[in-house]
Amino acid sequence: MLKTLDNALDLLKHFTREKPQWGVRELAKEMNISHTVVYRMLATFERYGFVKQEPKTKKYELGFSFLEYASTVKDNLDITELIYPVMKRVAEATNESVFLTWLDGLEGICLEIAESRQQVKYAMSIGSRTLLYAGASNKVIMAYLPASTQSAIIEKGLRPRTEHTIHDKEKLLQDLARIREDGWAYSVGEYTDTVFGIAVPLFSGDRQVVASLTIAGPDYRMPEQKVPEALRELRTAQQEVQAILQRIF
Amino acid sequence: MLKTLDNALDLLKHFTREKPQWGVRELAKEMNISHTVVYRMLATFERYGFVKQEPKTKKYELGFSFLEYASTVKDNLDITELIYPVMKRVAEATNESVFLTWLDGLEGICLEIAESRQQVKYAMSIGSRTLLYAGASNKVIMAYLPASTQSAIIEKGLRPRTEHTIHDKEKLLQDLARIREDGWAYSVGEYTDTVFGIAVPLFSGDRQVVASLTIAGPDYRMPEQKVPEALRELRTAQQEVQAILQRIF
DNA sequence: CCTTTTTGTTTCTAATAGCGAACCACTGGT
DNA sequence: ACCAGTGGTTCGCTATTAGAAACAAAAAGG
Repeated sequence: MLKTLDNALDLLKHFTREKPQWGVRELAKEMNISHTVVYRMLATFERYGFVKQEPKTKKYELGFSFLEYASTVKDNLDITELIYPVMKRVAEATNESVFLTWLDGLEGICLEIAESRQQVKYAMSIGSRTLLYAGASNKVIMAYLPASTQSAIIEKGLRPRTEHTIHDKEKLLQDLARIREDGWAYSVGEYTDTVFGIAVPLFSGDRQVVASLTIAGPDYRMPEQKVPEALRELRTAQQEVQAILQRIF
Repeated sequence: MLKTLDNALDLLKHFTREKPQWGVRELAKEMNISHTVVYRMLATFERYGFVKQEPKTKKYELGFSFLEYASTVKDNLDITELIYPVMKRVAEATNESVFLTWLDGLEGICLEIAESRQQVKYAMSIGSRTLLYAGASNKVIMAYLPASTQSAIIEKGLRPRTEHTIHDKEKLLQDLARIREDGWAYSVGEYTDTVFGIAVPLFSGDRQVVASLTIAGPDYRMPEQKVPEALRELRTAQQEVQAILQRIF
């Protein structure tokens, strides 16, 4: 492990949506290190376009290089390209947005979004990480993970995101067991308030969960009696995507 | 400047669309450094999700963290969000794709794409960098740059991308002068073969070029007599976007 | 099936490269 | 005119890194 690189990558973490701009000394104070070091790291990052300095304020912010790398990442996963058309079709048929959530370690990552015509802005954006114990899109993945992995996730702590998040260990495990029986998940307001989710799992060639496909939107647009129809749509999509996935993995 | 970090960022450059996967020793040979060093860099990157190791092949590839950072980059530039609706409208009116190209140093960067219904795949994807001396979208930016900057771009070399790329210095400067007079640019097959482009410049509050707005597509769909109509559409979009830009910068 | 080669990973020590106090030049507020 | 703040620079001491050699494990080849 390289300490210099480690520090540098740690520095990047401080550039967030909430605080996208940092002065050299300001960031140094935040990180409890010398401003000289911060300056050197930023200067090096800048040569590669990972950060750039606003000429006016002299403050630094993330650079465009991330867009380049992100696009080659998405290219590697040509998955997205193959799956997107299917997602789009479901989005149009149900008039709700469809999400592809990928499993990455003990978290989920939103890899692709097919927006419905009636666009509503979610907290979710491509690349955002999610906790696996809350919300249909995540729980449906967690439900099919080996018990040991489930425990690991639970051990990391079940901090409720909303008042509907299941934060009791036993209740959660029961819920997961039921999801596994049903083969799909339905939740309302667990991850984001007033947002429903209907999700099905996706498996790799060797029967491991790798992702989930989710229909989500404002809860008032999906009363319980409309769920079966949406689920049917999702199920056929699941099979198509599954076929694509088998071919790759 | 930090050498360790410099080396590490240089390493990332080797993960391209064409070669997205690297073994440790393989990459070390390519970079002419010890495989031990490469291993350490990759291991450190992996802790932050910038690369990940495929368990089967043990080879490394770019990780999802880039998606996260890319999304916060795009968030900072809330520009995209404000401009996209306008682009989409033009795309639907003209039935061609619309591109937003941003100026970054001596290069252009494709920041946003509004696809037309009749989707054709381009070499262009969000985040991809372009040379400023070829193609309407780029030349219209270069035309409004100060002469010194233009020279700098020319000095870096005018390597033709297609047989229609202008590679003569004098011819290029003449062309740019004319574009500046007209206030817009039209080109066919300069950047990508058989692809036309109609572009207008976008200025910041202090009258500096910062970007361009472009309609592009297969050349057979845009005979010269159809250009004026497309241009009119683009012009009104230009004014709207300009208004948005003034408000920000 | 055993050998040979090649893989990712670990360990060690010389020597390079990074840290941080003190420094400068500049800006903006008082 | 001042002072407190900024970003950027210098330089010596020291901690960190590079790289040869060794490692286990897994392919490749006979």
